[in-house]
Amino acid sequence: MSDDPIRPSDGELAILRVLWDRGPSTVRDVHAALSEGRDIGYTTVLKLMQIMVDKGLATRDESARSHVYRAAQAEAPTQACLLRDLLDKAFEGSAASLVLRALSETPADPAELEAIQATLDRLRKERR
Amino acid sequence: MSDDPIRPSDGELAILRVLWDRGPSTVRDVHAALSEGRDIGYTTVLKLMQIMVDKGLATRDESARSHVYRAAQAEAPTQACLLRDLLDKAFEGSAASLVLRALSETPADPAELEAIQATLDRLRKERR
DNA sequence: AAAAAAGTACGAACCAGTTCGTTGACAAAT
DNA sequence: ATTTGTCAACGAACTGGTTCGTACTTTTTT
Repeated sequence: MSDDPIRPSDGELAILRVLWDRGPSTVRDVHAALSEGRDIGYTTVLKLMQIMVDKGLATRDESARSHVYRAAQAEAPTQACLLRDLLDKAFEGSAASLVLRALSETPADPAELEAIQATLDRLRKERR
Repeated sequence: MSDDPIRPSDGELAILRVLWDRGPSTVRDVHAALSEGRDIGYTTVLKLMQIMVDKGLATRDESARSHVYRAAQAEAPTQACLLRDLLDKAFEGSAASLVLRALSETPADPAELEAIQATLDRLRKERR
């Protein structure tokens, strides 16, 4: 039952981002979105999306001629999965040191700091 | 002059971790360390470390018969580099959302939370 | 009806990273 | 002196991911 999220490759992640953003989309849609940022062929995107269905990263509705693809897993658990991977590979599994690194290496915006503070407070409460 | 850290691959990162941990080491040392965790051939490690020298991820002292390798970049900037990469690929560049995800998805230990709180306070002060 | 456009499927090439066997140099042990 | 062990170097195979050309099918346009 425990359906662990599958870790997407870079290309797959780029496509997932579009699907999360736009919702169910055709290859054409996704290709258009990705083309904004870089040169990429239509069939490249198509192939990638087909592979994603095979892997279980996406599902598709084939009832229309233009198949409609959906992300098979939500953004949050996917991010968590990628984060855990980096955690294990580069931070000896310590989330705190990852967070510290992230905080001290990136310019922080006050509103964001507040959001983090709120989460921190919440976690402290839950601890008791 | 700004010598941006090079992003290591997974295998390279595993080796860097050993070098950061143990300090300057021979291939034999690194191989021994990695063998603790998983099966890996000696020449595999050797080859990887040679490649790392080519790429500038490591340096080596060839004066002795057993060459001695050193990490060419420190741990912190390398972590920052990997973090930035993930940030761009999976969090639309928002460090805050990465931090939030990391905090809410991993069991937090009170001491770690305090460390994070301290950094947060420091950042807030610097803001002014 | 024919031509053009839009779509899927699929194989092939290619790239980076990983893995390891083999070779040859040198050193240590017998 | 010979054998045995340790080391670096290198090439080759393999893997996962990416990219795209080509072929084929179904619509849409003319």
